[in-house]
Amino acid sequence: MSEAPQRLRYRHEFLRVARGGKKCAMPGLVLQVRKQQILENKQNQKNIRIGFTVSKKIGNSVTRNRARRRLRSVADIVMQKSAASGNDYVIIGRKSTTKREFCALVKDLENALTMLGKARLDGFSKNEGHAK
RNA sequence: CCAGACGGUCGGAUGGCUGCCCUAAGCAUAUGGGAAACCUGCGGUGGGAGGAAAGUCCGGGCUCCACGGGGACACAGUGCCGGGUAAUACCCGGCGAGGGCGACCUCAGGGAAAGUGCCACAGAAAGCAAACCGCCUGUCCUAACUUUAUUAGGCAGGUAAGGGUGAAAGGGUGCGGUAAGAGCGCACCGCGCCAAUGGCAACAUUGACGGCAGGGUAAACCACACUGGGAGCAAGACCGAAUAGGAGCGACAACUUAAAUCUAAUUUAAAGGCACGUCUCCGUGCCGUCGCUCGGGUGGGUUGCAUGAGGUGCGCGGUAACGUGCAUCCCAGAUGAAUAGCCAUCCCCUUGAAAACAGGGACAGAACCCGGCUUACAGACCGUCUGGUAUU
RNA sequence: GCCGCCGUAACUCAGGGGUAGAGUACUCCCUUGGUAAGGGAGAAGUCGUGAGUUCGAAUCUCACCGGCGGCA
Repeated sequence: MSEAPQRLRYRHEFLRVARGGKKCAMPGLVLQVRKQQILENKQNQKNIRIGFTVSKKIGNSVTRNRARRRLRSVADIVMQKSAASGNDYVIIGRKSTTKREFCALVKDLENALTMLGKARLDGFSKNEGHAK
């Protein structure tokens, strides 16, 4: 269990992911992905990093805490097997996060990952095309 | 049984599996991250949100700064009395005023006779009282009238009963009295003042006197009494890249006056400005630009950081708040921030005649720590008391 | 976490105890061949919410609600 994912901690990291990454909205959550910076070490690049964002629009601090905990347990289940290494992920809570069933949240995250995986491949091919 | 008042307790319960945060004994001082400081391993004992954790409205502990010395002023807060407390604007017990049939509740509840201000509109008059409509008197004048009487108007007075305005019009009710009236007199009530008694006191009771003076507003200024230095754990301490800023040295530029030197530059003194709430007396510190050197220090890490005005039980003192003695317990410490997911049984609520099924579980998340206040809150339980109804 | 500031017409703001105002915007009329500008008239307000003080509160006091800013 030593491969517990690192957490994003600072505002600029979140802003970097939100600005330059891909985004996918599902009924229970919103997922953002961006590849990590190349300046980091190789060992660091193996890890995936996850951040959670639950804004004040969702509710008071109790409901915000609850939403973040559910998102974290969902990420614990899903990310280890199906997340691509070397990426930064940001999961954003929505108003339905506290009410939605847990299995549905898991499926939401899996679907978002597959969608963004395809999107990322497409983006890479496009970038290469531009480079050429 | 119904309706209600007050006080207190709880804030869904139990179990299983997979995970999270802190942590004791023990094992390793190796690996990894980092520039460094420092963090990190294995292991798993024990523990893991609240009555309001909230609002940040008060009071403290703790930390740093000012802590030069006064004096005057200012600012802010509190305001019946006594007690409790580390302290309070909190709590307890009394007193007074108001509300309720009652249990009981509410009260920024001192001074308006130190002074100043304000009281719009309406109204005659809104503050050393006054006289609009009225009422009354006249041996005054005019008119009606033969005269008296009477009536109307004017003039000169008296009056504060009645009307009207207003939130408020300078005691209230009744009787006497009078030309009409009036504390003018009397009784009761209110008010003021004096004395006695009771009480630590606020105050209460009684008696005598006064003869109504002193409208309201101090959550208007204010006077009186008391209290208060400022900031806050993003306080502070320690370890530590770069940059900016600081100190020393050198160079340059500017300057109000005086003295020293022929001038410049420099030095000294005074003056000026800024800082310590303001002023004053003294006292202290500082006063532009560029280059070099030095120690310090932000982002980062460690600490502050959880044994405390602590909880629980019993006894004693006290009407109570509370104090005190003994025993016992250790009970969250994160820093993008720890309680989640699934399952089972029970409890409660909703839909419903009932069962089953289904859905749901109030308000709400510690961030240095305590004592209060205020605000939010589904429901459940306990105790004391009041009013009504019924029965005995 | 701590410390401050502000809520008044659709918008920007005055008013700091006595009938709540200004500018822009809106509606109607005049002017013009028509529009703009200009002139005239009008409508639009729980003064953030609730208590209290006062005869009387947008104003004074207290408690809430909402918004904004500062401190590493």
